[in-house]
Amino acid sequence: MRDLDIAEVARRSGLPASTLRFYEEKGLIASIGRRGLRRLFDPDVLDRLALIALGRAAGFALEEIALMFAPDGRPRIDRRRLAAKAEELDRTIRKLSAMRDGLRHAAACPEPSHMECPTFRRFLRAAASGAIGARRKGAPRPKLK
Amino acid sequence: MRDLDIAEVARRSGLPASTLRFYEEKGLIASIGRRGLRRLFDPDVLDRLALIALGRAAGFALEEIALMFAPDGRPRIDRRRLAAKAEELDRTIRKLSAMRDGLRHAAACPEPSHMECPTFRRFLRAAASGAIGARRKGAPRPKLK
DNA sequence: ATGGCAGTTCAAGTCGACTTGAGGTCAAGA
DNA sequence: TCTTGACCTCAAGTCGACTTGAACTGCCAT
Repeated sequence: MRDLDIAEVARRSGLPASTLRFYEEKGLIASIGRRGLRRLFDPDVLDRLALIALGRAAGFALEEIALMFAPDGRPRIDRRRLAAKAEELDRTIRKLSAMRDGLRHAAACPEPSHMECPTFRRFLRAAASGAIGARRKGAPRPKLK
Repeated sequence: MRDLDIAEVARRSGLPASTLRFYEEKGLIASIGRRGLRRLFDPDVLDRLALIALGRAAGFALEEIALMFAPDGRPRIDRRRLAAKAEELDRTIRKLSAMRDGLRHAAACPEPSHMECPTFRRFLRAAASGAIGARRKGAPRPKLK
């Protein structure tokens, strides 16, 4: 039998067992049975976890990712959704690029106080007006550890 | 008297009064006095809020931002910190760009199933190996409403 | 002087993605 | 057979940045 126990899936996916249980509870993955109390997983679950990781990295919420699987378990990926997310990412990238440039300038700026630097003050006004705007949620990482 | 009440600060900054109270509690801003129970703010608070907005947009946590003000209230911005954040943003931008390109490809990909697309599968493996990695926390927005 | 309402305090709730803890089960090795 | 320790369940906790609700206060206009 090529079934994996949770520790094996954890090892191969890099995810803690608690996360795997959590994902199962959320319907993102499924175990194919039990040996005693213990979950057994089909090796396919690793592909699925990779897909989930990809989705997370792209900024999809778990709930959104769940919708990307057909009831039969095969990926059912909506191309428009992907394109929309790509657009969203692109907007985020633009904002972050602007911020990065602003930060770099502020870091290099020779003025004694940032408040005296016209460029910095322009950024300030932009931030105040919401033109830059805070980033949206993205996909927060659990921990680095 | 040119002092502002909380509603006025809210109006001019675009932040809800609850947030202003929260920021005060956190030591990010200070009211200059009270009229009865009601806070009065110096108009300077608006600059400070702009600075806070800028910091948030750049991905600093409130706690980090608090450290960027000297006890006298003047900004005390550490250039190395800014440069480091710029680097961090740059790394984030690279990852997001890779994701965006991956998404765009997946959206345009003619394969019947994404699993049959070699490019998609390369992304999958990259995600699984952690080469892409989820985004770190940034500055989550409260709501759009 | 009185009523309304903007303002106040403090505690608790929210959201997402997990983690942690307590207490229980059970398969396999000594 | 007995012990051990990986695995189990279920509830609760965590983190950050706020928001919300209940109960209260007091300035200003009528």
